Amino acid sequence: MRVSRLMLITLRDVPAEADIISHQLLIRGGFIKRVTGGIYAYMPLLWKVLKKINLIVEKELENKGCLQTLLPQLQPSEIWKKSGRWKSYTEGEGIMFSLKDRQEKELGLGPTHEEVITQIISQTIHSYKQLPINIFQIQTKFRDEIRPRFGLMRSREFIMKDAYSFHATESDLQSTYSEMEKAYQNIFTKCGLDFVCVDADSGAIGGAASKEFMVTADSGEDLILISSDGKYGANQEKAVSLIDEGKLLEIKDPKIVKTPDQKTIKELCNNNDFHPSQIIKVIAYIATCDDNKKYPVLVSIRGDQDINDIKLLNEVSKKLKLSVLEIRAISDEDIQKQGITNIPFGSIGPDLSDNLLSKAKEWEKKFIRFSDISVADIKSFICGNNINGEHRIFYNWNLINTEKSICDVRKAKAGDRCIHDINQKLKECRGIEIGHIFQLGTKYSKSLNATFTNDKGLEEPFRMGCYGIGISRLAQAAVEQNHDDSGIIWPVSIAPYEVIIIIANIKNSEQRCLAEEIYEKLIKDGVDALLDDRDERAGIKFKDADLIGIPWRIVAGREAKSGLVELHNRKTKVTESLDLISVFKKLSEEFNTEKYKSRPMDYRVSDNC
RNA sequence: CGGGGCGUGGCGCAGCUUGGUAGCGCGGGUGCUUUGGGAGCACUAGGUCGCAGGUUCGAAUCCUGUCGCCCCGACCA
Repeated sequence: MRVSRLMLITLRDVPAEADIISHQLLIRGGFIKRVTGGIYAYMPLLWKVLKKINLIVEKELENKGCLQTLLPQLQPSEIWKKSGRWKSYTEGEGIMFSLKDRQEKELGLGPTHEEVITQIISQTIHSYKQLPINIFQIQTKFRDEIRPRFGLMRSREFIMKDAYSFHATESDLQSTYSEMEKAYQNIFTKCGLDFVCVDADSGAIGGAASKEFMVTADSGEDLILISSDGKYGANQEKAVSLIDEGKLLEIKDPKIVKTPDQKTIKELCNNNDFHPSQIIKVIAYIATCDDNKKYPVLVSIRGDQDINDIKLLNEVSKKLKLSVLEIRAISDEDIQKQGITNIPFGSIGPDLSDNLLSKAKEWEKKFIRFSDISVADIKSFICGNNINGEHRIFYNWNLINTEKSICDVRKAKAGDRCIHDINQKLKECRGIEIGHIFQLGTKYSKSLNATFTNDKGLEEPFRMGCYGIGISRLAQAAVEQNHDDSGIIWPVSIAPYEVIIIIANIKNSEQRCLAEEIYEKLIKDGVDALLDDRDERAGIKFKDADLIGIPWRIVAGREAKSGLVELHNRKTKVTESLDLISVFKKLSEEFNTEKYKSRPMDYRVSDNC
């Protein structure tokens, strides 16, 4: 391609709409153009990048026996009603765009395709002999994000690769799940990204196991915890860790201490020479479930630790066998609304009486009680006495008459010891989620009544997995991770072009001829080359080449008359003056290294074999 | 939805406090000079000042409403 025909419009000023560097660079380089809030046009340069990512993805998935398809974006409401997601996805803070056609039929614009694919598979696959099936598409997805931001990172229309697998057995699902994990490792490695694979909460989509692939970047929206040896990684929502013993409280005769106006752990410690780890902190939550009821929840945890709301939500959901829509700490305002006034905030103990809830207007009248593992085995502790301004000291669980229900609801944090090796500590970093794999189990097949006949002749629901990659987000994440003051530095495998040849002065025929010769040869050799043939000053061409991040630059300039050109590496900034033979030799060596193997071009070659 | 900010040529911004009919830089066009890191000079085109009301002799500027965008939070297969 010639730059004179590339529609290359670069901006010198940082656009006001963009906040993070990758978003700014994509706009300045002319890769994306905003059409309206959270909706972007992928301009020709970015489309080339996206196609290269797609090729890498398609090839790796094909290697795993995955079939490619293209499913409709407009979907009937019925299947979403069957799976039970229509209401929560379209009402309130739901993310699905929905509409009615002229027949008043309700339709949704697909944010994901579990329903559609499950219906199709259930209509076409009937026997265990036809399983497993692993099928994927690369499609535009729609989500009415509450707050779109950061360009392609969180947009309302975006490109995603989503795959769905169907199995006769749990173990077959698990084997595909781990094959997909490997495929994802290959894909992201080939895209030239620095990433980690971490344990994740499966969230609203449901299911058992789930892992996220995160591109590490300070601007990432997720907090992840990783062990120093790299063997353990998890989203903070899911992370587990070991905590230290804390400062043990001696065992003495239990007694009650007056603690007037001491409501926080800090105030208690400052006034009484306690250590936070000696105190059992009890927090009251209110959980709203999909049966439209509100359940009060009481959680006990060691005073120096924090509660992980996601873990808590999952525990409540498990215990009630209901889906929890929202969970949050009870506020003064809440209890006033309920007409309850006597909850002794600051002095609550694990055995706070259910009687306090008897007057509640909307809430259930009984606390659901949990105790975090951190308090399970404390032999002597301090806790609230359920009366304002009073705490109990030197107490133990035998003296507290209540249900314990031990579970892990503690928020793991940087500095905690790791569960796989107590000598390793967790450190935290931020990540951009570019891939997520799930073992769904039978959640969708059951609700959509998708069954097959097993080898005993009995009908049973499919075991399902689903696997996503945010293609357009990945492209931006690559920029977030690969740039310098001058612009983008694309990894070779996904760069819009691999080499740019600059004619320093278009009016100089020696330079022009030399550049044309190189360009033709590279194109013939299958290199994705760009020729900057514009009648512009050399400086402009250099700036543009740096900004749009082409990995290699060849300049036909001053030394053209002696047959020499300049070869420059965008990333290392190394520049060499070489004759044509040496340039081709050097480039082919470079492209034959590992980097070359990940070039999409290479896939086309191997396809023909 | 809560909090904050902003809407003025294609892009980045000033002007608004104190009303008098719009300006700067970049970008575009033409010409001359320049020619390896976003050139110089001259000329030139391009704006119902987001939109709708209101106040006023007169509104980009003041008032009311409305729409849109950006940031923080809640939320997030």
